[in-house]
Amino acid sequence: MIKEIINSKYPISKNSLNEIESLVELVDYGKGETFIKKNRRNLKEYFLLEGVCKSYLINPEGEEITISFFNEKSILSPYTTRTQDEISVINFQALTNTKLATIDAKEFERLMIDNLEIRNFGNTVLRNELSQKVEKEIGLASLTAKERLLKFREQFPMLENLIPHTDIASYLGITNISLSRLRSDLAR
Amino acid sequence: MIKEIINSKYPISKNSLNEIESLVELVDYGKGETFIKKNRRNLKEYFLLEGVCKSYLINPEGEEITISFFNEKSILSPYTTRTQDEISVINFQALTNTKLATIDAKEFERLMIDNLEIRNFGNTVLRNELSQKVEKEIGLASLTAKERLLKFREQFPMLENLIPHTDIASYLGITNISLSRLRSDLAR
DNA sequence: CACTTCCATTAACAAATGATAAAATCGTAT
DNA sequence: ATACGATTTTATCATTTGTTAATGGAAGTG
Repeated sequence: MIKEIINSKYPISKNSLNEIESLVELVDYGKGETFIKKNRRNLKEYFLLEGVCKSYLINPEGEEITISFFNEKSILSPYTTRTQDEISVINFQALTNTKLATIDAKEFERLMIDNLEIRNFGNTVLRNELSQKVEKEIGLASLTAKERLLKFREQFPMLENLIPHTDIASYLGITNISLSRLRSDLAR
Repeated sequence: MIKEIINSKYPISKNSLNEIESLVELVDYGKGETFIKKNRRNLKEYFLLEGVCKSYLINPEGEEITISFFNEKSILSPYTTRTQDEISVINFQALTNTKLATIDAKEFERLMIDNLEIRNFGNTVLRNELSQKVEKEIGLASLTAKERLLKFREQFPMLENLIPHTDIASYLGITNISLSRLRSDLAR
């Protein structure tokens, strides 16, 4: 399962794969559980085996802002990009019941240093993280809300019927009322 | 000069600094020059010593979308985050005459592998890149255009009188006409 | 079953932003 | 100084999005 996820990003040899798999631990989280908390210590990398997650922040008005969604069989944002001095700078929540594989981030860093394949894999994940952000940024800056919704549907086909629309609305940068309007608009 | 820039992000020892400085080459680019071109080979890391730059992309409508601005004495987006298979995925342009220090990206990667301080420095730059994107994303998703303009002014105090407003407007996700309205609004 | 709570939808109005066109301003070259 | 071209501002109208409030439905609870 992890093999499948890794190979979908950057294929690596059987050996390298074994190095990673020897470090893996499995964890389950229930629907609604926030398993990476902002301002709390966290030292893990995550593979999302089953279920759906989001990352989010609280804005100055106290509202939850969805930053990203994560589909089944994907990799959550790399440790380096969401952690400062071993303290998380963002929240991750299970939107459904989930199964995750975790690796100690320091041990994975060591693997990246020692093993070129794993390093390339890690850097690919990193770059993908960035380019997704750039793409979302471009969307927010230059698409209408309707276009952003259509793009969201392509990227996360099942989510609209699975999770609260409030989460989707804040991801799209609109109110949930606007989202509802767009939905009925697109339905006819 | 490079010392100053590095230490402002993540202070490192004299030794590590020398390792970096031994690899540096200086380059100048004139106002308007696009010195990293999308779909072109690029293998460098960049320190911006003097002048101002932007990164940008062309959207499907053929319009330039400004992704980020870079102030004097800062570090441009790390190689890994803007490059795939040694080919750039984004453009960088000098908005004024600029002086840059460059390092071969592969050699810098080697330094990161061999030297813990430099690795920490590199990862800090990477994380900063990400968190700036997240912050901008939140801004686009949950602030009004007027609030985004005010934030832009805090972050880039001189830019509004220095570069074409079209560049700023696309960065803020509005038309240049809206930008003009907001300017006159805020002026009274 | 009645009741609550949470979400999603709808309506009506206000505010913000976009599109188009026309005027004003600025910098630069002649 | 003048003229040109590019940029910025202003004006007008259309569209999109936000705000507030009311309504309806689904799921869970006593």
